[in-house]
Amino acid sequence: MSTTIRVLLADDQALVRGALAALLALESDLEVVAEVGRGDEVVERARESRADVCLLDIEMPGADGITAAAAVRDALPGVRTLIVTTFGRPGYLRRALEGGASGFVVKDTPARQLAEAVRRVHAGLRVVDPSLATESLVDGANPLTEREREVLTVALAGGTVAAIAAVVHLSAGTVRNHLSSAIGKTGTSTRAEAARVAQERGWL
Amino acid sequence: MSTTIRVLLADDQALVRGALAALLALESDLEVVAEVGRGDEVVERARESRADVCLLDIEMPGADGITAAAAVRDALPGVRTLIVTTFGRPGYLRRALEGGASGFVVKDTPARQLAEAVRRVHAGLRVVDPSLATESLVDGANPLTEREREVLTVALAGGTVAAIAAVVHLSAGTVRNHLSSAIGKTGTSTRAEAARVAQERGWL
DNA sequence: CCGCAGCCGTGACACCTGTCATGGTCCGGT
DNA sequence: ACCGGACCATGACAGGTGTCACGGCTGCGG
Repeated sequence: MSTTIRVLLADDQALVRGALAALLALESDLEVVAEVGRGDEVVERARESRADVCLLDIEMPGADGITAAAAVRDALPGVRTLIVTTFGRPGYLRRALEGGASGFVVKDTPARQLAEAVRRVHAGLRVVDPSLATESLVDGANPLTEREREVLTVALAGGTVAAIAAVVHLSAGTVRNHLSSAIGKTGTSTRAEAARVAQERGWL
Repeated sequence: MSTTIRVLLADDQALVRGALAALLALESDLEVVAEVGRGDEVVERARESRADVCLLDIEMPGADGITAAAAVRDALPGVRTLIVTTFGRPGYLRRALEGGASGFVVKDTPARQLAEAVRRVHAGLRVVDPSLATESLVDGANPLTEREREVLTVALAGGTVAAIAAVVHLSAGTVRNHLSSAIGKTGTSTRAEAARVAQERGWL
């Protein structure tokens, strides 16, 4: 048991990564032992740097923070993960916790609280931003079915039904049915709106 | 002429704001004298804190970084502004420089270079991320007309033509004409796609 | 076995969209 | 005065879109 907590930083923006490192360096009991810019390098670097806690952003190339957290849980059981992201997407929170993350913090929180969150996570506690916890319960689970998610994700690009159908290897009519169902579940009236709403709620 | 450069930080995410402050505090010749979370508070706080350089994020409530930079130029002629944002949108760069910003840096750049950029801007030089400069010249100016921009911005939400027409106080037919024109200029085939592309290029 | 839910597909229908032609107004430049 | 360009509007048309009804398929639990 070392007296300092070894932290791994994962964020695709080098500037924020360096800035967070500078911020955590102010705390005497924390030590940033690795910095990563891609989600698929987290496990490897966490192992070789013997990190205790992984600070993961959600938006990253290679693999997003949620799948990275799941990978860490499977490969390195003793290591805790703390998701830190830009805005509170309820679906993200739910999936993150199911995927094995120990904490979920928004970038809106005061800087001082980050170090405290790291300590709590390292102690084995769950840290969840209170502003998100309630919001997440209100929205509940993702009502979208697997295919609806897939179709909606492609629909985000904005192409026509025929284009979507070609990508997902389905009939154009079936795509329209899935889209119609998704539109109903999101309470919208066009597929562009449905895709946007679903994206906002973290249903994709 | 004080020996230290007085810096104002503007970013809506408290965590990055604090982290950037910690990062800049490592430099002995820089001093963070103010932190702001909204774009419309920049001028006021810059004046009362007698800042030399304003570090502005683009996405902020109240007013975005570009209009904030323009406001600073008009109200406080001696103060330099440096835009720092997530990803390089060519249109943003152009508008930022036209609006009076002295520099444009991406959050992807190494952390060490930020302090150097602040010094350069303070010295009266223009700092532009080299990866964006070329890209910006390739794309050229924004081909969209004023109304097309307005209509496309509303179309981003994904509503129907009638809904858009109601918001911008135009006839539904006129809205369709503007959308059609924008679709042509973006080389797309649906308004959702056009809105997405225009957004990516910073044309909105 | 049966019912049920999710998935895939077809067909039909009303409506919305994207495109084009046409015509009008209001500028700013020649 | 003339022209060009941006703006607004209307009408018409082909094609895309959203909705619904229907059928068939699979897998799961009663």
